[in-house]
Amino acid sequence: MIKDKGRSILTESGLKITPQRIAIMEALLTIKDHSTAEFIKEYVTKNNPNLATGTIYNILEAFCQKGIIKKVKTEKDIMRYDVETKSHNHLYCDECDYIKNYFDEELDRLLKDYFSKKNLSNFSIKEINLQIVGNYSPHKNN
Amino acid sequence: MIKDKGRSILTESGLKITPQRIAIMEALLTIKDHSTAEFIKEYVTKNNPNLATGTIYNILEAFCQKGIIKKVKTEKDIMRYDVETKSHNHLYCDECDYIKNYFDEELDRLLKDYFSKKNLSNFSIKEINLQIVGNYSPHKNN
DNA sequence: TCCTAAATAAGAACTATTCTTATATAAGAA
DNA sequence: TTCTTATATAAGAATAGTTCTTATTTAGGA
Ligand SMILES: [Mn+2]
Ligand SMILES: [Mn+2]
Ligand SMILES: [Zn+2]
Ligand SMILES: [Zn+2]
Repeated sequence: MIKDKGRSILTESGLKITPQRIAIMEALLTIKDHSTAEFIKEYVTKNNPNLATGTIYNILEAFCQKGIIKKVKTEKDIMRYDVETKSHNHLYCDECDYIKNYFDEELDRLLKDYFSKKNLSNFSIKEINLQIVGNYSPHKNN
Repeated sequence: MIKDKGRSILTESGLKITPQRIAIMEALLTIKDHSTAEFIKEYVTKNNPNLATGTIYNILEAFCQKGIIKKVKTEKDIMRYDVETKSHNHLYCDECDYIKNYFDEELDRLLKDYFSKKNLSNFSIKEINLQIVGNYSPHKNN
């Protein structure tokens, strides 16, 4: 059950287990996609009508700190949150706000090898984000 | 002279030549780095104290439309503007807000070849942004 | 059960950016 | 050159996603 999965992720993280955190964890795991705080709020307030907006941001920030989720920048000024933990990059559609996951180990290896070979002076790489911007034909909301 | 260069870029673009646009063009070419609207405002209001904030955003947007400059996303919610037209990627320092240009034709070719080989279904690539996040030792402001 | 550091609710505050509207002006036409 | 008008600008209000403040609640250890 998805609620149990969320709860165990919380336990492993060492965060206090609260109804609000369980609800948001459940929302993230159910929605899967790159949710906005606003969308998560709509989802969780069905069952938790008093869950405050600030609490949602606090909790999402706490999850990020623990590495449970990651922030994803968008073209607009809206933060999105990614619950996918496997290494991947993103296809950004420039006609709508849809962001599709792009998994490819070959690409990951290619970049990793490239930069270990290059050895940038005075810069230690922690993360490489590849944004593939273009047009994704079968939109989500068609 | 840098003002003449700015003026000729404006002429080529087909935009009306106004003192405000010349001033911002000059600021962009002088500052070079990935300026914020705020920083550009500080720069231009030395000589043009009445230049309105909204005008700066309007003009920067117009320059983007014409392809004179490009928007660069940052970790914070502040837009930055890039006057560098040669193809390049960015090194993001996660300790400060410094963004360094990274030019490498080999990398560009590598990615171009990779994606033309892959041929993503239902997605036409317009642009690939590689964000290299890490720690850049000799900070600008040390 | 009790205690307390941590979490939450509610809503005000913040801030980069956008919008509105009256005024000014660049640049083509006459 | 002067006239014309579509376009650009100044000033400041409005917006919106996010953060902050503070009183209250609560999870989880003692
Ligand atoms: Mn993702
Ligand atoms: Mn750049
Ligand atoms: Zn789309
Ligand atoms: Zn730095």
